[in-house]
Amino acid sequence: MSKSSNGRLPRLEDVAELAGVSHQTVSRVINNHPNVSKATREKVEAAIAELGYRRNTAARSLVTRRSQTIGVLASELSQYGPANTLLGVEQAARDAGYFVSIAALRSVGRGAIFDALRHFTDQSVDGIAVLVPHSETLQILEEFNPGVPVVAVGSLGNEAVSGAMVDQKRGAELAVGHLIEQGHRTIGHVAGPGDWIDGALRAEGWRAALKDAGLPQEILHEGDWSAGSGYEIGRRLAADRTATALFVGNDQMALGLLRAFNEAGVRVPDDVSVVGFDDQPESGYFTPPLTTVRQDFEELGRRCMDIMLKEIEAGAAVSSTVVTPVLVRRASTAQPAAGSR
Amino acid sequence: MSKSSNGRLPRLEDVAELAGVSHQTVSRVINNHPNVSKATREKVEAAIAELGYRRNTAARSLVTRRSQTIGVLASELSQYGPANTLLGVEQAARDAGYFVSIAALRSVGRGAIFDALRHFTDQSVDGIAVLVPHSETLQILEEFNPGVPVVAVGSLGNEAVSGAMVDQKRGAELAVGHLIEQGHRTIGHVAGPGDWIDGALRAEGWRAALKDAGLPQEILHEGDWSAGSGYEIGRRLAADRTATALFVGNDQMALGLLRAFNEAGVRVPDDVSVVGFDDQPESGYFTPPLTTVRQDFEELGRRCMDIMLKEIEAGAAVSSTVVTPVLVRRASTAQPAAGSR
DNA sequence: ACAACAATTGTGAGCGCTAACAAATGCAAA
DNA sequence: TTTGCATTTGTTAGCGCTCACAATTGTTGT
Repeated sequence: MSKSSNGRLPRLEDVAELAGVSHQTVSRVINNHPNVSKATREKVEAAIAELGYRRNTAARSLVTRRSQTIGVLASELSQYGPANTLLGVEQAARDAGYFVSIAALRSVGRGAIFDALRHFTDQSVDGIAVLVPHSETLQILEEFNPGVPVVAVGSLGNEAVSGAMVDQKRGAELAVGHLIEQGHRTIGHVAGPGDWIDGALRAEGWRAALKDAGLPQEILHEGDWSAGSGYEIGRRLAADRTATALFVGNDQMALGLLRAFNEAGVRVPDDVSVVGFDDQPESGYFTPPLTTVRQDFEELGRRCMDIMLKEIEAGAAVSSTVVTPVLVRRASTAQPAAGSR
Repeated sequence: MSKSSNGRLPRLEDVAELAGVSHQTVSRVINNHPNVSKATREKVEAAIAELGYRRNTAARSLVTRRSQTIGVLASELSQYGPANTLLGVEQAARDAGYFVSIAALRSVGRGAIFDALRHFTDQSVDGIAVLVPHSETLQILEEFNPGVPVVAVGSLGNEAVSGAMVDQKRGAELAVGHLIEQGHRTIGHVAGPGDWIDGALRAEGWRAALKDAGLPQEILHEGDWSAGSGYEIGRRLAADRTATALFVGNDQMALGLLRAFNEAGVRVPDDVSVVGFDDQPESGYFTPPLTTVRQDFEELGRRCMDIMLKEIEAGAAVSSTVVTPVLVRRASTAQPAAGSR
């Protein structure tokens, strides 16, 4: 940080003096106003470089009431999905020249969400991305009008709030469709928590796909996304072998399931087929390598920022975008054994 | 956001008017200055509540040159370690009443790091946490004096920069010591990239532990932390079975290794023992469940903020802290088969 | 040449807050 | 009462920037 001779950081006035122009002209240069002559602009730029001038963001946002900052409200950041979505949003925001302020929620509730949103409005953020994958989030967001664009990532949004999401139902249909194609007729689901949007939507997609195919939709277990919960459910499933195939809500629970089956001597895919969801980088190295549904979280983040920027810069209306997931076939699925129903 | 009747957000002056005091008295109340009478304080607080007043952070930080914000400079956020350290730092910062601004580096280099640091000084952050696990980082940080405390997470720091790290060498010794105890005499290492601090330190710890025990330190392969690289190395290792045990730089590479061994018919732990590093939540559900070294990333984040806050608030000197890792014994290690050397 | 207009540059005010100082008040001791 | 001192409150200035407007310059057509 270069200091001017008087020990202070240089400000607009100092640059103006050195360049022999008014402070306002300097302001025009740094804000790329069109009506500045080339000669003046060069003089000013030289002075800026010489002094190592940097604009004071506090002063700027005091008067403009904007801060070139996007607030990201996130929860469950230790999970693969939210963490990578954050990454995607952050990258897209920086590419667009915005800073990112983050607030991680420890618990999801009206109070905590309001606090975080207020914190963002205090900072005069230009937009807010909400990465809170719980169903009640959207409702809560509706009640709070921060005066800047809000994009709810992982939901479709509504009239007041934009949305960016992966088509979870489509993903579930992809997974279940694949199993049906293989010849499976009894396909269970290991769901994520019902109060997560994704969890609910995947379960819905599973149910719909089975219904369309005229198959029963009885076998449903709810986990908490963790490998541990997948393991517990896997033990129960190993004991009650009604299903010949399982669609699991995420790859981590699938890993737990695989572990439980392995311990119980249930072979995958010979005895039971398993499909996961997410396609984490490790999923191809499970035993056996996991067939799963890939969601592109970075793309999701980029789309979120696309929408946000359009709202911020072009004053576009609230809208939404959907990212399509893709089935990744690996070794955890196969045709059901001839003997099974 | 409640607006005053004139359509503007309320400011200090509005509160002062309503409470019948001067704006400075209101300022004293919101900053908890001691010399305010109880009666006045209550009047002011009532006015604040009535108007829904919120302090303008831009105005405040314009004059104070502080922003109640911690900048977190991070890279490799898609990795388990950095992501969870970020989480730890964020939580500790919020607990202490600080906001968190984040900059994710796409590539690690002097230019990118300087840009990010300048961005933080532009924002008048009160402190900077650096989560960039590459060896050259510390050097680069030395050259840039942002004028606020800097804590390099994942390194020991130096005279200019504080550090908070997990004792990687100790962790490596824990892992290797465990294998030696089991009776292994030929212990290989699958290292992370040499330009990562952690990767280098773990390799060093592995070498030191073997040297102390008078054992050879020849078998060393370098991966890139990914399960894929672990798999590739695992295939080579399955073909050349010199080592009876492997210490692997992280759990993901260990997963790849396990997969390769499984495919090649090498049994773990019967034929080869494997120890990982990190203890990710999934590691207990690998096939077989992985013996590994646990690092507590959230604790790391907390310690980082402890140091930072002491520097910010008490003007404490640059210092450093070390978190001790713990060995988690599971099923991937056993005594070497009787026949092996 | 001049007026008419566009392009460029400058001036003054004020965003909302805190720091430094000044003034007013309360209360105990002389 | 009066002085002296601590406690509480008020006043003024200014942080560094952008906005709205005013003033100046350059350019063109007649």
